[in-house]
Amino acid sequence: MGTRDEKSPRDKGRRKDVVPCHLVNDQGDDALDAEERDAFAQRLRVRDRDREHDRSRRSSLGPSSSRPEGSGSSSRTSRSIHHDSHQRQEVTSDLRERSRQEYLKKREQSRLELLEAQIADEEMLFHKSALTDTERRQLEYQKEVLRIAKERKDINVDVEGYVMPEDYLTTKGKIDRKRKEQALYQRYQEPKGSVSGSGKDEKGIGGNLSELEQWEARQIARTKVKVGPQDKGTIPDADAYDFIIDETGIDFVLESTLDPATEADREAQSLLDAAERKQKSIQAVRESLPVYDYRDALLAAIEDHPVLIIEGETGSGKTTQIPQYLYEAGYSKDGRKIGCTQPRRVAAMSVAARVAEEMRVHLGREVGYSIRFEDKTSEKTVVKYMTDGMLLREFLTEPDLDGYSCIMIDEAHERTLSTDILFALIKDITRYRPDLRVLIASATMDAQKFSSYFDDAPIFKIPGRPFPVDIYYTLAPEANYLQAAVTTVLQIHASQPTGDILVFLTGQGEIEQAQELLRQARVALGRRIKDLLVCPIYANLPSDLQAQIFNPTPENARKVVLATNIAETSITIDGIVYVIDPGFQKLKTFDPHTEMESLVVTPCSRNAANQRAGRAGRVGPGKCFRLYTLWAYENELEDHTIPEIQRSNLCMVALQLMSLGINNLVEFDYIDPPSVTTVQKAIGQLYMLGALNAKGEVTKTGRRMAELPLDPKMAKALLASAKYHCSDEIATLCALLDVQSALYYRPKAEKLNAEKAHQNLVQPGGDHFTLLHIWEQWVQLEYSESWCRENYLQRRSLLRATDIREQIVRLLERIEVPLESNPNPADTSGVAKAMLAGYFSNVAQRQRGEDSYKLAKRKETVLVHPSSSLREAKPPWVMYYELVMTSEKFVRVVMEINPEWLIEVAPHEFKPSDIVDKSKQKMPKFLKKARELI
DNA sequence: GAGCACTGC
Repeated sequence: MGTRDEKSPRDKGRRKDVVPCHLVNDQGDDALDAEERDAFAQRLRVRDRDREHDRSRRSSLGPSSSRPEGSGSSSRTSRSIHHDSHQRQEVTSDLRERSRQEYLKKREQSRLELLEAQIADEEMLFHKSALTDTERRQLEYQKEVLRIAKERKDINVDVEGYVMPEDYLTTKGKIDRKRKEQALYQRYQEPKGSVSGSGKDEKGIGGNLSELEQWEARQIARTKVKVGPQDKGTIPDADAYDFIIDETGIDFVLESTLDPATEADREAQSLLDAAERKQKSIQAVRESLPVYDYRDALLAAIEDHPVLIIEGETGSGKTTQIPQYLYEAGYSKDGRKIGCTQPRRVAAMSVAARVAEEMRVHLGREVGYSIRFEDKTSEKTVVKYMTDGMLLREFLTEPDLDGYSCIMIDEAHERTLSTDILFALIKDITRYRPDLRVLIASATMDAQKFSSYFDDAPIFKIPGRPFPVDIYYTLAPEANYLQAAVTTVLQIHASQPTGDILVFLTGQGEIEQAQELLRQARVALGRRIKDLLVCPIYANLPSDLQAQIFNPTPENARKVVLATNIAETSITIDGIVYVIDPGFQKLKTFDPHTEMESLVVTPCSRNAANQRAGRAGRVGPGKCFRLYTLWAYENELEDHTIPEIQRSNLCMVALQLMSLGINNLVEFDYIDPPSVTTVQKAIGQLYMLGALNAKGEVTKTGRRMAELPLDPKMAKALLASAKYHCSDEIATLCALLDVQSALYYRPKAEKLNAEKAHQNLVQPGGDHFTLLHIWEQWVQLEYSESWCRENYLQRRSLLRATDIREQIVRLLERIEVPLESNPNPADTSGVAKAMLAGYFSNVAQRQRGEDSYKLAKRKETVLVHPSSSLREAKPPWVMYYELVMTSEKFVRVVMEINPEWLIEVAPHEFKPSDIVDKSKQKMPKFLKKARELI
């Protein structure tokens, strides 16, 4: 498993002096700890094996459950944990339990509908005659399960007879305030299916998907559609494609009504025909892709070279076709998989769906995908798409990737943090696994760099088929690019033929400004111009507003999409003919010296500029207007955006790598190495958190922390929560802090209302407790959409937090922490101490007579961010979640603490002399005098 | 009294 033993080939890099001497302190008996750590790893192995058995049993019975939170084993375990802490549970309100029940009820409903849809799907796509005996049996089984479940459920649907009205008294005779409030809040509840009238059946599957799932479904639909229309003009038998659409025409219905006796047969036959035609058209599309002509040459090259760089533009078909070629060539014969990584979840899902369709198999069987919160694979899976982060996680359990015969790293040019780490790990593996085939797929500009990194691996070029894009530059630099962009929009609108416009701006603020400018211009120009439909798109925009960019452009109007760089890679908008590129983007940077993150507007790279221009050539020839000069493009822009690994805090990555037995992180074989300071800071932090011992070895604590998909500070807080019996609250905080930045929604136009609503959510003690309060409301009001809207909270973020929380709660068992709620909710010090156990280095003390704070460990002055509820209260000591540099150095998400807790939770870092209340010390007279003079 | 681009586990 994760921890490699002394024989590991990577141990050659083991260094003794990774931890700076001044950090060395007594962390207990290292040998004993190492023993415990290995014992822990052993237990994980056993549990993983059990789970694997469990999974195989489940998947052989029925459809694999993508989110197993309600499945037998995990809920059983959490129940027993509840039982252990029975005493404490009694004291806490039963509310949490009730919400959980309600949640499970909802979940059950959605599972049922999913099963129903799956059955319908199966019957439609693979009509009975096309099924094998086993598959037929399975289908029957599923149907039976559905029938029984429905029957059972119907018993509860309409309760007849007398029902005791609920009161608000608890078992102890006190008024349950929360329950009462819940009754008051009833109006917030979503209209149920039955309210709308004709019953729950009409809802269909869409009705029960979460907003997040719907969004992902829409995204998938977009990506899938792309393949069709784009190729339509270029392939000879594009007509075959139209034929399917005609298939739903009225002829079919008429004919079948004429002869009702054979209706079923006819239907079966026509479905079969349709499937056949579809298969033929799929084949035609496959053969029309540029990569098809290179199939044999490509396979030969892969055979000959363990590492191959594949250079191909989008639309060449490399992502969908190459794994299929490998499968056809027998790379999965020995039971090993073909893996393909993607930087984004939506891409992994949609590509897998497409490939399953092309290979005519069920998604999740031979072809599957694996992303966070969702593993749609089975033992049968031989072609597996996944996110790059997921493969990185797999390394922890399978460090030699033994289950794979071939790995393709797709979109390598995007250089995500995970991709970069994967490069190094995979390069290492190829040394002792000569049978493993590695493919690095990238856009044109970067292939050479990858080749030299992988010991001059050959480059295989596949031409793309993008439409030509004419590029225009300004003659002189533009002083105000926002104004220039707006002017260009109007210019295009007035002078160019139809086609939508895409403008790249840096953020929400700019987009809102541009929206306003365009509105004003439209008013000023009046009827002289045709209508202009302005659509903003950025990640933090609520989903329903995001969806608007996909609405078709009305006649006599032109759509203008104002986008951040979300439109550069993540979202593809059809119909874009013109791109306006001011040449800027916001980029996150990390300063290892101050451990501060900041988001700065920087000129984008030539790479990014070309990517942006390419967005104009997806449906036909396009035009790109760059709001800078050709000279600037050639001389001022960087070649590439600085890779993420050089702009990130590497604390989490460092723990992951060290858990793999890679101890010398400074000399690790990065394709672009991060700064030595960043690596040292990361290691130093891990040491302070107790994840490493004085020898720089991973401790048992560290090994447990590495299992969590959390920042090490957060992971440590979660481990510490066991001591304070509040893992429940800390798990919630893990989830909410993760989405915290996209939680509050504040559009410019409704600024005051939004702020007022956010103010109403504030709780005493600090922002963390406000977050916990938001979570309670969210669960109590059953994930209400209207409640989110009224409180200007992003439902998408809360849904994501719900997923994260579920995952964390599941992992608690794995890291051997019992799930417990704070036994005394009135006393929040346990929650605070647990958080402090991870965030003790994020502590600041108020400076006497000032509004500002001084960091406890560094002589640095910071301010509490104005969005914090403690901005006014200004307590003497605070703990913060993050430190950001914007117009000032701000600490964000702040909690009031008692400095004495520091000595309790981090005695190795804080001594009593560190926490003396300086504001109560007398100021020497001469200093006082001096101050007055200034 | 500020202003959060985008991913991922």
